Amino acid sequence: MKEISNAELSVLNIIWQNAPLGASDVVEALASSQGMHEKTVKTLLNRLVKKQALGYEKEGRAYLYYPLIDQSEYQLKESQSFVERVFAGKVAPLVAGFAKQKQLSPEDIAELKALIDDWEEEQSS
Amino acid sequence: MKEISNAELSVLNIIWQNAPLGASDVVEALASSQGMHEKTVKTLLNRLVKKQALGYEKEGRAYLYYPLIDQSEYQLKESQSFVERVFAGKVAPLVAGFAKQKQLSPEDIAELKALIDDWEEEQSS
DNA sequence: AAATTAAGATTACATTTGTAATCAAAAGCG
DNA sequence: CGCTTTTGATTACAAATGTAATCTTAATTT
Repeated sequence: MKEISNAELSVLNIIWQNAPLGASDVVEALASSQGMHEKTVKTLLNRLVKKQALGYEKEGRAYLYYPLIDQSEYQLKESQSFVERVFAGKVAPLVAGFAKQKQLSPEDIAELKALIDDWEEEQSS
Repeated sequence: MKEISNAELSVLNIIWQNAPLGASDVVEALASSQGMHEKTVKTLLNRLVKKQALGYEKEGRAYLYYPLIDQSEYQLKESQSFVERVFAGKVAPLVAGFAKQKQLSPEDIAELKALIDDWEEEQSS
């Protein structure tokens, strides 16, 4: 699959949240949240279709777009390549950075603890 | 500061590990590890200097390059923007992905536990 | 000293990306 | 039924990126 650019990801994120969506909905969302021009959003939708990241079905004259790739899979693959590139493959230092900046919320901590518990149980079993 | 591209980051990573380095050392490292052509590496070094990510001092006819930006700072900023773009700002789901794929090492877990302990202590104090 | 080599500087070039504008066709309005 | 608006398709275009090749100058080799 072709790479998905940052601008394209903005579009994809909207659609992952509320698929299926008409172009106008995506336009509206990105216009308000990021001041993105309608034409720009249309271009990005087109590119995502070409990259087979989005599919659509006609709803009258307009299209309804839906994702063709799974968000979790995408997130995982991107995370791996990011951690590989930036942290030489080590996850903990990434989290440590957030911790140092005090950007971990109680929810984050709770989730991390749960993860660790699961992991340890997995190990002992 | 201008953005640093992926290819450029490969160069920067080498230099962060062993600064200062001559171009030939970087070339050698990247040629073997990524099959990157000498000319390509030279171009990247140049671009990094132009972007003020690298500085250098002459050592005879050649240059010795050293980083002008701090790796930790870079990592933190990139992490934040990555997590923002891909995970809507939440760190835990990223770690969860690694956990599910069983890509957390005992060291990762140990570090994460230490982070959490620190965080909790910070909170109670 | 002439020829070869090595280092950095400059130039090249296709592709991707961000950001739109223009075009064509269909749908709705007056 | 023409005119306007809307929607997707096509075209545009500069900047960034990956990947080198060429040029210039200084050093090294023979």
